[in-house]
Amino acid sequence: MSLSNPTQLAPVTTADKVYEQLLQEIVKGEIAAGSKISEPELAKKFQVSRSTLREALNRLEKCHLIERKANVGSRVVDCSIAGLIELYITREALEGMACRQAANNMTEEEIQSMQQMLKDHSNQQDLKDGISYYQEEGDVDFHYKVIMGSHNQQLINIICGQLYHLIRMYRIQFGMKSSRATRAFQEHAQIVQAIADRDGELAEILMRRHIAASRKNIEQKIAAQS
Amino acid sequence: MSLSNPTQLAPVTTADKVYEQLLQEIVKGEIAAGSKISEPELAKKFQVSRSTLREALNRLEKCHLIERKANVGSRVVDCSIAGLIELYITREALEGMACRQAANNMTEEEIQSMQQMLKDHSNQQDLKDGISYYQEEGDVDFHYKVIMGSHNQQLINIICGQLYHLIRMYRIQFGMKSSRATRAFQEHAQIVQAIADRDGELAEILMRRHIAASRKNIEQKIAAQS
DNA sequence: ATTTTTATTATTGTCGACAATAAATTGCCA
DNA sequence: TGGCAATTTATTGTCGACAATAATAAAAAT
Repeated sequence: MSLSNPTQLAPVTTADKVYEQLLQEIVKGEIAAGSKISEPELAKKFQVSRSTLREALNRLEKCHLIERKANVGSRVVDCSIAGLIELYITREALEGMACRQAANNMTEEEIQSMQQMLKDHSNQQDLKDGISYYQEEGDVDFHYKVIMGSHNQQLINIICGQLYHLIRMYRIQFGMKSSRATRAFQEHAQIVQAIADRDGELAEILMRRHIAASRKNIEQKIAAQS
Repeated sequence: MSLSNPTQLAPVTTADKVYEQLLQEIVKGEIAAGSKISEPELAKKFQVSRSTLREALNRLEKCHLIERKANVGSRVVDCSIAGLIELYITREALEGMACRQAANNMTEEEIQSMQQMLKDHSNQQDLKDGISYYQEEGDVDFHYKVIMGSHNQQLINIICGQLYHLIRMYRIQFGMKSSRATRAFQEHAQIVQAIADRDGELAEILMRRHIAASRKNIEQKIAAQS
């Protein structure tokens, strides 16, 4: 069960495989952000017809990783600071609401599972490599569980289906490793508590603050670089 | 400049035209919600190849109007009450944030234009047919201006590019004509005021209440029907 | 009669080729 | 020599046909 595949569908068709491969390469920057895409070239590279490549490109366009202009071609989206801020603002709105819904709709079992996960992370946090683990997968897992906990298919589709690919792309290409792991962990704990208390209003506020803090952290780090 | 085309791109390719045609037919229910889509049949109907039809289907999938399963086919999404509620909750989150951003980012010219529009609507509201006009286009125009006023491309894409097609579909197929036009108009006026005051926090709260009220109105109306 | 298996049909996925549009190059003229 | 126009080149959009998969119908067996 992965973020890129909330419905848990294994890639079955060849266009699926090409799509997943391209997804990784774009997210990791192996295909440069902002670069033009040559259909014949990529088709040859993957040993597939242009039709199936275009099928894959359509799915990439669906999650806003490439942009197409009629009779001109496709480009990989470019990573701008303004775009990153916009993304986090959108995320704040959507995940905030997802968190509120999670407080209303999660089952007791789901809540317990989330509490258990947090406990596991808390143990790993002492370890040096554990911290890096927490920053990467752990953070993603937590947010993922909250989103799924909303039981709102609309929110789930938008966040997991398109937003998170872009977020991963920015994370990797801007080399963002939050540097506030301990603080973030505490915030996660507060959020879980609010959800367990079925306090949707508070849960939303805390999640929004959590994401806004992350955004501000990035903003000032970037401001310092320039 | 239409909601379905926030980038103001005229349909140029034939797949574009097929897409727009299919979009209308699905939204209006001429192609029944939940029904299976036959690619050969539709291709013959539009006098195009299956390839270009599939291209059009891909765009419909992009705005979540149809769902595809590999090696099985496409279905039009079905309109459930639960789905409608989920949609309004998502809208509350996104348009709420858009409204906050609009208060921060709209130019003075944009704000004046919006105030002028509201004034025009207020005059038309006295007329009998004006009321119906306001309920339809007027409401859409107002929300549209707010969304564009956010100057957040991410929000704009999600709301205008996918959410609003679904909303229109539900509006038409469930026969929703809000029956609270006067009240809604007052709420619009309050929101514009908050934006003009550059009070993002208030603007978001008011927009969220506005949409939540609309949702609750629908919920109780549906509850009364059953 | 019911269920399982097999064969048939229909639908979707993939391919290579052609047509239409945009970009690049070349040639022409002021 | 610089800028504009025509031609060439390359890329995208569209098409029809074939292959692979799933749904359906028919046949056989229990």
